[in-house]
Amino acid sequence: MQSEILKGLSEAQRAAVVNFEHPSLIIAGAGSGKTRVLTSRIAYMIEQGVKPWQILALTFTNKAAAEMRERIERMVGDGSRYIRMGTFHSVFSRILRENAERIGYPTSFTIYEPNDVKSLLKTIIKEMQLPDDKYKPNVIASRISMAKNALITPGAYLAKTIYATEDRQAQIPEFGHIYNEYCRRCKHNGAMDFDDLLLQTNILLKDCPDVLAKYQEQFQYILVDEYQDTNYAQYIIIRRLSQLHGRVCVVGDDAQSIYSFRGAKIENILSFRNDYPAAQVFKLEQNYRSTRTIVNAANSIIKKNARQLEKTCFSQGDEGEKIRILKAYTDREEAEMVVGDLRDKLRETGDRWSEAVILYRTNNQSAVLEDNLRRRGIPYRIYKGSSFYDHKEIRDLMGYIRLVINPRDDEAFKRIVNYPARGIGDTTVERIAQLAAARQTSMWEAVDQLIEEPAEDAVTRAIVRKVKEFVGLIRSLSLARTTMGLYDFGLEIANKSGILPLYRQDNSPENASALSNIEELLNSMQEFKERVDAEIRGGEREAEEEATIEEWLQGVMLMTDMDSDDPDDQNKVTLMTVHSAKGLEYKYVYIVGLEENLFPSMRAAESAEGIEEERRLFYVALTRAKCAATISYAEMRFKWGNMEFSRPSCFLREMDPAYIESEVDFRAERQRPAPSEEGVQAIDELRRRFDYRFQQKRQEGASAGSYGQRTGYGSTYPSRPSDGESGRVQRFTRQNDPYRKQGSTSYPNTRTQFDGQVKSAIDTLKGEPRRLVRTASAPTPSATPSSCAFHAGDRVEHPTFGRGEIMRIEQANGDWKLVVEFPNVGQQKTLLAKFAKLRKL
DNA sequence: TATGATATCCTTTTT
DNA sequence: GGATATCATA
Repeated sequence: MQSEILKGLSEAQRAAVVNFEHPSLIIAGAGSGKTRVLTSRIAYMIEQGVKPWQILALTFTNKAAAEMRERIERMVGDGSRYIRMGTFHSVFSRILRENAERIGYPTSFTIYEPNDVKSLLKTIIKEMQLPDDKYKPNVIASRISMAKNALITPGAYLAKTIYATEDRQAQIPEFGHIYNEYCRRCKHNGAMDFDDLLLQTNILLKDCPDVLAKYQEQFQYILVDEYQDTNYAQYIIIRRLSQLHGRVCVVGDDAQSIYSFRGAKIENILSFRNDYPAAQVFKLEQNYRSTRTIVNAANSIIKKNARQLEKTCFSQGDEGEKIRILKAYTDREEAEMVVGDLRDKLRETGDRWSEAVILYRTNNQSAVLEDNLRRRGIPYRIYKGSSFYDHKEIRDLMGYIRLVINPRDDEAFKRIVNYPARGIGDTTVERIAQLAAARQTSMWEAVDQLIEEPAEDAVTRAIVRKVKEFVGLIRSLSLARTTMGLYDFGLEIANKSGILPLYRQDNSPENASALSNIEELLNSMQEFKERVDAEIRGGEREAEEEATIEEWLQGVMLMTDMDSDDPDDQNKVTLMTVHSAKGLEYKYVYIVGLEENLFPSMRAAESAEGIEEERRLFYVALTRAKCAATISYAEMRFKWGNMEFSRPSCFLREMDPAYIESEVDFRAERQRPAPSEEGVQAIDELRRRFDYRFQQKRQEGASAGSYGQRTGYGSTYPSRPSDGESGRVQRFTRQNDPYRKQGSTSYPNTRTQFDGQVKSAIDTLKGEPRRLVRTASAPTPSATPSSCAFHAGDRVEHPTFGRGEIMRIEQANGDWKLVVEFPNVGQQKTLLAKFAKLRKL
């Protein structure tokens, strides 16, 4: 009799499900039913007699893990609970906790979130007296992360000269020592960062053969979802665990590998067959999601990539409509067009708002779209992968909990010792830190010693009293932990710490949201306790393994906002980055900002691999669409407060024209020269005039209530003309409007006029740029790009850096970059001619 | 020690 | 432009 599980599966899917005794590579094209195959495979294994606890299933998100568990439970029932299934980080943090002492960590180790990492790095950089303009915590943190993901320990790092060379070139020669000190401190504080959860797991499995053997024995079957996104550390963990039996099943799509910037190695999936020569390969090539047009168009793009696994994705669905390409003059107009089109589309089809998504490359593109949606009264939601601890109140509360669990957690200590304010100022904290450093102890222990010491003067006595109060507070919370239930304990902390009272003081909207976050945090404690109690009743847990705050904290640290689906978000248009869209599907997909230097991004354009990854990203975006995809680009857009020209993305040209319907010729524009200084200035000028005019109108119209609500453009166009004389940026006011003084009458005062001017400006630029410059050039004579007032070798004086010599001059972005050496400062500075107040000597 | 002014950063970000 | 961090100041 055939298993129920196999019913309704295609030939290819079924093969991938039933052959579970060998290493398997399941190449799952977009929309090919990947999750279904993976869950069916696990369910089938259980049905065939594999014990659930012998199965290890790893995912990248909690959400994916939860969804899989749910689906498996529907197929095989309760047994699914015993499957070890979760994210890499959560599964291995649990294993680490069970074995922490073997690698020199306390069982109660806490997890440093990115803020703690940054803060600790800042401290170290300061202590080592390194210049913080070169040693940026973010840069250092990401380099450390890369090293850990590549399993390069500080020792190994310092031993290799190649890294030292790299660091010298990057002007961070001390990086290796920072890395070393960082790791030492983390360990000393009994803390691991996210990357440690993988690195330390590797160390554990390498250094403790008995532990490795135990888990090798336990996990007879290992399944990995989204294998194309695994990094080296994850790859090695999988190799180690599967070394004996080799029963590894990886599922993924190399065409959707988009996380290399976080250390993911597409090579892992590309060379799986070399790593596991006995591997069977299953290809899921039929797309059940999208129209033929979408799938074929996506194929036509991805085939430009050199490195990929061979496969032919196809759809047997409708042909569907062609992909449309919209062109706008500005980012604002792009939003207008896209949202307008989206609204028309849904009106026409009668579909709900939630069937549509707008995808962009970078988060800051969402602002204009939001603006437009809001104005039209269209419900939308922005899907942003923020962490729980992105909320300050959560971070603070967690600080208390962390310190109680692990008093060595210095980052937690620093965060809460004076929050809410209790008169323990920076100098006191600094002193505690120094005491701790001198005695090689944690700050918590140092504080103990501080209050033992006799206080000489009144000021010290007052401080000691305050510190004593704090110590008493933490001690009493520590005691409460042993006597109270999980939820009560959480509430006790929220109250006694003063955080809850703080937010209860008044009911501003921000406070209300903070309170609801705190409430959510406390609720999650209760939920956790109930779940564990149920497990004890069900016999999955021993009675003495009650829910502990450690266990709860561990889970919550690895949680993101995205994991909880908000029911309020029904029937809304979704806005998100392409990255966040992976794995999701929508009937109507809008992809905006298909421009060079945006999508593909500027950084990516520097390397062939970079472009390939962007191409995969575009592939991901396109294949989210079930029915129709619309792509847009703008000729210019705001970037960092400046208007910048852009050219249509090369990806538009790469798409097979057979699947495109477009009224604009995005191909011909390849010929247009790169935006010139003149062009940028001219547009800036127009923009400014328009903006000024608009402000005036709004001021007048505010009382009359007659200001263009319907189109409502221009409210946030920047008005930031730079004054060539002083080099200072000034706010634009009636008084200093140069055009007012000149008696100019050509303010555009409607959107149409404005766009008309912009259009003619662009057309003029294409033909003869010079004329426009003369008519509309800004009054900044110093910014003439063809010549620079300074020359290499000139001696100059700077108001803060003193005297120096110009070493180099480079043309840059409408100005001149001067590399100047200042002997007084002892280093080179790169200055912009327009802004630096340099005086020729 | 709280607050307003100024410097600084700015792709993507599953944990 | 804009959010956030750091700084100066009373």
